[in-house]
Amino acid sequence: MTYIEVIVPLPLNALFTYSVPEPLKERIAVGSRVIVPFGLRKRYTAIVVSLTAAQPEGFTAKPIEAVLDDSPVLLHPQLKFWQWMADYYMSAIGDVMRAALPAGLKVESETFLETAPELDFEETPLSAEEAMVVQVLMHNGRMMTSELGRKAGLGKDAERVVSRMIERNLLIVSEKIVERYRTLKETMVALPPEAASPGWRASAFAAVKGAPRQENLLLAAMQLLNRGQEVSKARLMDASGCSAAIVKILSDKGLLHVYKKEINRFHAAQADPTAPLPTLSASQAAALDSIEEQWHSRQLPTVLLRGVTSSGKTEVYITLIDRAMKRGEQVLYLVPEIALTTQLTERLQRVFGSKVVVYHSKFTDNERVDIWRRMLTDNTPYVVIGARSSVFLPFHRLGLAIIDEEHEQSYKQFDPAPRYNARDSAIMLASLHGAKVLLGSATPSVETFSKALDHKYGLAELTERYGGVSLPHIDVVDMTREFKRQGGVHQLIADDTQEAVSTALSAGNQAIVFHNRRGFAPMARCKQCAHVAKCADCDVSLTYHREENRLVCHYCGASYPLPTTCPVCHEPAIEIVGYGTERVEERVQQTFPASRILRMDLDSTRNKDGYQEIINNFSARKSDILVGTQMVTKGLDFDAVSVVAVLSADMLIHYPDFRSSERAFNMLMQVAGRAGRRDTAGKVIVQTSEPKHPVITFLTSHDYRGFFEHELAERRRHLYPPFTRLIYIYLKHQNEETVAIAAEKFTHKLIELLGNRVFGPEKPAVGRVQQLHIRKIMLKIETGASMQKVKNLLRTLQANLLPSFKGVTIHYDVDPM
DNA sequence: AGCACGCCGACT
DNA sequence: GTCGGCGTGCTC
Repeated sequence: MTYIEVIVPLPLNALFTYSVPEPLKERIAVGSRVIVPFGLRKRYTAIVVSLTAAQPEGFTAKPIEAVLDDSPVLLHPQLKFWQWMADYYMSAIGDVMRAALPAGLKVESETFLETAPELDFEETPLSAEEAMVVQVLMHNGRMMTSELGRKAGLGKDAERVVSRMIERNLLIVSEKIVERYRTLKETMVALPPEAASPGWRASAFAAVKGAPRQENLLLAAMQLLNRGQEVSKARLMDASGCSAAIVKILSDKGLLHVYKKEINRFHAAQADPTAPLPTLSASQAAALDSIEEQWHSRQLPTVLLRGVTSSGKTEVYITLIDRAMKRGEQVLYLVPEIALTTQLTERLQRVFGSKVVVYHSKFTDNERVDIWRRMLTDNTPYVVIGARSSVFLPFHRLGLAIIDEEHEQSYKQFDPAPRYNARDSAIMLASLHGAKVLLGSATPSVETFSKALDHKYGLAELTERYGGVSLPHIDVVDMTREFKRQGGVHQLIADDTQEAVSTALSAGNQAIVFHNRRGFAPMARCKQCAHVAKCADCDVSLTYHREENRLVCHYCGASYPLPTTCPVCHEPAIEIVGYGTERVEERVQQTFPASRILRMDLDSTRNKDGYQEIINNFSARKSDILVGTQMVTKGLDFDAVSVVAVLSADMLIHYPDFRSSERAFNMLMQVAGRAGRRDTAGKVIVQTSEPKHPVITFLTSHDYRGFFEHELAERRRHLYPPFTRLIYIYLKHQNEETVAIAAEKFTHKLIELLGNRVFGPEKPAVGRVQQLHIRKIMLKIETGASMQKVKNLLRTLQANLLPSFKGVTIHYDVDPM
């Protein structure tokens, strides 16, 4: 008998053993998908991890039900990569599987109800509700409980009524495997086979005589199609300017052959490359040589390219991608945000044509499956440009991984598990493939840059802006002084800022106003009793969104109507406090009444093309001022922007987190980089009440190195990365006291084992999310100590201690950001 | 994560 | 007395 160990897509940290019925045996391999029964009724798609002949002890293995593929859906070394990730980030291997495989590759069973077939319902006494259920089921066939409940008008009693009926054998439960993936069919048009015969054309035109639209369509079809060729109906309609009705007429007349064809959703850019490889400047060429020399001669597989904003890192990337592909290798090009991909994708497609594959979370699941499948079968060189999750794609032979903006926080997944960092994971993936890694950033993370200085990573630098554009001038407005000067009145937009924007606008340029908080106002407060509106499920104050006129929780997304009177003191004294982008937009409009304003934040870019639309409109200069959150800082090039205003740097600096300085500095450097492109040196205005803060002083002198040294000293003093590695331990429970006691106990035990490496427990800034109270314990493990030992210790402790705190859940955040 | 089993309070 | 609430433990 053959047995297999499989991964099940559940948050379970174990493999499960199944037996393989003889006929299925030969189709099984490591990395195949199989359908397994799990528990009393569920079935899941599982991934085969190993095959063995040894019968398991202690339980009887169930047989698998089906093998889904003739060849594995995972390629070496993906399973190893999954296992590394589960181990390193202390998450269940099942969670890794869930994150890695597109949903369309994970079939799952759903529970259906039907009436018992042998039963004569005329003879069976039924309550009114039961009779309704039977009638609905007889009429519509089998369905899920929820649907049945709805159709039978049972409301929340559905579960109860149904389970009674199941017990009495009136209903039977069946499981149906649900395949999520749907192939896409496209309507195609070709000329009919008889079009080959002489004289067909003439007779065809005769058949449409007197019908100009039909004639147009026929003509277009003939121009587009030679014999045996096909074109999509959409494209034909587009080319001819005819509607579907005309296509139908010609099809009915037998002049066009119209049919459906299954297509892979993966739309490779059809076009061949139109642009040559970039010509490198002297400094770019030098950086490129240096990178390759460090990879090959100095045996440093990971190299950091530090290049100031607009120093032309992309040209270096493109050249390296080209070289890798010419060696027959595949390339992974990671970018932090989908938002960044459009401009970049177009640029890469101009050089590499259809050899560019794009993958990110805004794709539908079917599209992702198509890409996955194509990658399984295609082992030719191509470059995948994608966000975080593209580290999971099945590469045949990865030769190069480029991680652009490597310092970006969005590479780290926070929720749900696995809480992985795509940058570090890509480095591991590359090493499993024996591939090279290039990290790129204008402001490398402190961890990465210190590794480069320690010669763990290679280092190459681009210190001049491409084409000699000078760095923007950065002005600081001291808001404390302004406050006094204005006689104790807080201004959102200081006079200097206003003037700079005015100057830019009257010179025909554009301006960006950066404010890192969305919504209209971050707080709704009672003037009378100072009561602040909070989320019912989370420990945060609610943000007022004026467009919907509602209060919204930015943690769980819940929304509430704006109360007219205070719920505590019942006075009609609710006021809206503070500024979000919506309110900033309003204020900017008041300040510059003649200007056209666009706003870009999570709310204004929610629909599919929202983001692109705003970018397009702003670059086409259909608007003068762009107000936005950090979204506006990401790698966008606007030629006419001469001023960038940061309304509150304080908000960035005072985030309660050891990384706040670094984050603030990076973000401000990036915003500053938006100002002044080709011919003009731009201007940046930073409003802050702490002009002497190191983040601000190093920013004004564009001094990354200085900031790095300063920050590194801070990190050394407070034992933060890169001098330690962090693990956050989160405990959660509905009851605050329970979680507090559990956290105390955990911390106590940890201190016994790890001494002064343990900090906490503390109630996090947001102490309750979605009805669960949270406690956080921090571990600082000195660099060089065995993380493996610490993790094993944590696992043992969890196994020994957690069962005594019923209902308390625990999760870990390794290398938090 | 489901899902079934099992042990205590509000009703016929 | 029963129903059904949710806490507890298992899934090859």
